[in-house]
Amino acid sequence: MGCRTCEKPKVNYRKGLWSPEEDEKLRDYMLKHGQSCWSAVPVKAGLQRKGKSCRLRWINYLRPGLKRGFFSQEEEEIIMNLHAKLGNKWSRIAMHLPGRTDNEVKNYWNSYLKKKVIKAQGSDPYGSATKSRDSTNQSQVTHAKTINKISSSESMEPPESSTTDLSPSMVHRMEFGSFKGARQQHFPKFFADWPSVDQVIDQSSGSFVHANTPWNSNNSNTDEVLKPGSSQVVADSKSDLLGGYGDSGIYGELQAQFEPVISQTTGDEFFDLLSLGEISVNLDTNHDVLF
DNA sequence: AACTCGAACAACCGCCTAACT
DNA sequence: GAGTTAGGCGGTTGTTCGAGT
Repeated sequence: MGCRTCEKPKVNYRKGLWSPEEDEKLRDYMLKHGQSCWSAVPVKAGLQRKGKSCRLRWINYLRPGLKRGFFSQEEEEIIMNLHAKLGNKWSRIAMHLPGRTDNEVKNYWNSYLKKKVIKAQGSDPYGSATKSRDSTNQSQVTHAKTINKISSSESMEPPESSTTDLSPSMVHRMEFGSFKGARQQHFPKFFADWPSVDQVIDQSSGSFVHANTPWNSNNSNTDEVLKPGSSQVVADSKSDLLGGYGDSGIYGELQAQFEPVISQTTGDEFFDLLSLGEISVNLDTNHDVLF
């Protein structure tokens, strides 16, 4: 994997949270050039970050197709079952959860599921997923409060008072979807540019469908491509644009959807295409998918 | 109002593996 | 085959928040 083409100057690497500007630069670069040599990305994208950091940011937060927010009960069960079988193989577990990253699964496990399992141990270790979701509900109530608080303003614009009160990182969180609770209902504009996984996966039929998106406007039918659950992992191709999402099947399909457009347009055109608001027209705010 | 504490999660670090010279 | 480097993965830490006192 040695990449001799990646001559990189010594840089004072930035650390910590990513600013919106940095995210924009990285996303812009990735959309135009796709995934290639990570160590070259920060230089070419004009970022003072390590390639590794860029990779992580892209994979965990910026790449298309990411699902954020609450884990469904089904997802919880999948995680618990797979963890029982695989242990802390987060990337492998995440493969079975389209739109989830290993980091997200790991965090969810460490912050919540582990305790739940420990608590349940002695009675019904992993079968407890269908048990009471008390703590979950409590957590969700807490989140719901936050959501209500924020949605009371019922605007994508942050309240004026908060705009001035918020720290840069806070503003960043609200804008980029990591603000606790708020992200459940207020899709950051940034991610709203992307099609929803729910547009791709028909939740009622549980089948993979062609998204009715600008790059697929001729294909608004609901052709089944793959089935939900673990069987979704049907493709094994590595995706360039989607940052290795090929592992998760659905993203191989997504890539297949993207590729014709990518090949027909320049990077700028592709970028502009994705910025069209109509992509998110059908976005159901109950769906916790951010694009 | 101020402080403390636990939860949540973003990001970094270190190790391992694979690709390349 | 050995050395180097990038990418991937899992563990851990740091930051920020809301809730409780």
